[in-house]
Amino acid sequence: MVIYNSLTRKKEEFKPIHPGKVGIYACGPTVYNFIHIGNARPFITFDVLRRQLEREGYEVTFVQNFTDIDDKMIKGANAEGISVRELADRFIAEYYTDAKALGIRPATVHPRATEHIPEIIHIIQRLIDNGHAYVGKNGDVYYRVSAFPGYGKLSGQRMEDREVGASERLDVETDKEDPADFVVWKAQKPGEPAWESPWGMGRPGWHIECSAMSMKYLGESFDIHCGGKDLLFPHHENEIAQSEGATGKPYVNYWMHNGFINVDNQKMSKSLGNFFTVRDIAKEYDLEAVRMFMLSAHYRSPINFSRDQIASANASLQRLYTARDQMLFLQKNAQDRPMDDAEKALETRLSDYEKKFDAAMDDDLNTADAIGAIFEEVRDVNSTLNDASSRAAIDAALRSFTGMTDVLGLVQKKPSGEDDIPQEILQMVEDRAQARKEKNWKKSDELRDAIKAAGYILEDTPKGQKIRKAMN
RNA sequence: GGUGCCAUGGCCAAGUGGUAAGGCAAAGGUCUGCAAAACCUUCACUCCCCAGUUCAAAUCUGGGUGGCACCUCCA
Repeated sequence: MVIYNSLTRKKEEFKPIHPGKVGIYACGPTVYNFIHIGNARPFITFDVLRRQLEREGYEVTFVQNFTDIDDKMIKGANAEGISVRELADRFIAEYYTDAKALGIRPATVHPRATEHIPEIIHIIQRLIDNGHAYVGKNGDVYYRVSAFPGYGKLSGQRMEDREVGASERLDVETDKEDPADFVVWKAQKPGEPAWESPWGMGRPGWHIECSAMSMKYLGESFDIHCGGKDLLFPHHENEIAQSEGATGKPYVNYWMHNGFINVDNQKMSKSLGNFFTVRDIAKEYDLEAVRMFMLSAHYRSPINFSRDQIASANASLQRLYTARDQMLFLQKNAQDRPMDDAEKALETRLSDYEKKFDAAMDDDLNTADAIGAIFEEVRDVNSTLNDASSRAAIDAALRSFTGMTDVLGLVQKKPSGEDDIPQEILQMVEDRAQARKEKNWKKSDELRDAIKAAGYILEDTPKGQKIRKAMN
């Protein structure tokens, strides 16, 4: 697998530290609110990365944290008059709800920052001991950027070129040795949650959490670290500084960063107020359409969000569902005989589509190209298979199709069997069949419209009428 | 000021030297009682502009124009 590595700024062949195993750390949400669809992009992207690596036979340890203590958490908890812990618990639960609907599998481990305070303190102590951090007068602990020569290697930011902006001015109150130094431990302020530490009561800085939790579960050096592009600086740069400053070992071999989701070509962000939560979109669309939308472009490109785009993605998804359901339907009535020549030719083509798919996925997760291969296969299968096809051919097509869609986490809903259809709808279908037999077209049309209005789609198939639930 | 990214048909989008995937939308057709689905056909002699390199460029180089992001919490 080839991965574009933000650290080296080029595509590289992926080589795991431990043969056959991959350790991945993905920066997770700060759980002070519902996730918005911009948050959803990395979760979906790197869920696909994990699935593809597993398809290639790797044993993947996937760690995604919850940031459950920081300024936003404290502010949010105060606003609602609940504890930080309660706020965190609530939105962690909401995260899982949204993630499931988006087809995102739970990580191997979902560590919470507040449950790793000892690990965080341990790293800070190591940094202080070896001169990479120092304690300020009021009990804040700062990272000493000047003591880490590699600072800036990820972001390409040289300290002297940085814009002298708000942050420096705001920092005049602190007792940092250098404006570039950043806080790894914040001394407690009145009313804030705090933990005991060798430097007094306080709480961890944001960057140190990820260093501590990633190394705890993946080791001091691990394979892949991912997150949104905006985390490159300062978050990931600081993680490298902290981790390598503490251990003296390379922290991460491959850094992957996804591009943004824009609205009207502008970054979606809470501060601009132009964001959509996943929960909002779920009211209008099946969230699998959101997943389709995200995967229809390369993960590093910016994409523009709009309802039209989601609707378009939903329409393409429907094509895949229809294709799958048709294959399942044919499978039930398939002929038990060996494949004929035309079917053998199809089998060869199936394997070609899969090769194209895998090559695309292998090339830095080119999901857009990979999806193209699936659609090519769908058209081929639709025009080749029919109710006279052999079971072997239908099975092969279905296997090939689901093999690819499973990697993308698409077309994951079970086919709507008759079990899922309410009895009254089934009765209407039956009544309609009867009406048609009696040539009672008026009644037939009325029933057809009623079925449609109830959210179900009637389809003619080679074997008769079929009913299924409409997706949207 | 520093750093980086992008510009492909009505919309989205892949394609990084060999003659423009795929999806959505649209139009015509086959099938069909109507519809739905499916299939067939049509839909970029052209990839922001200009110059250059090359037998060959959407793809490389230089210049220009336009757009975006990071350098501050942010996926």
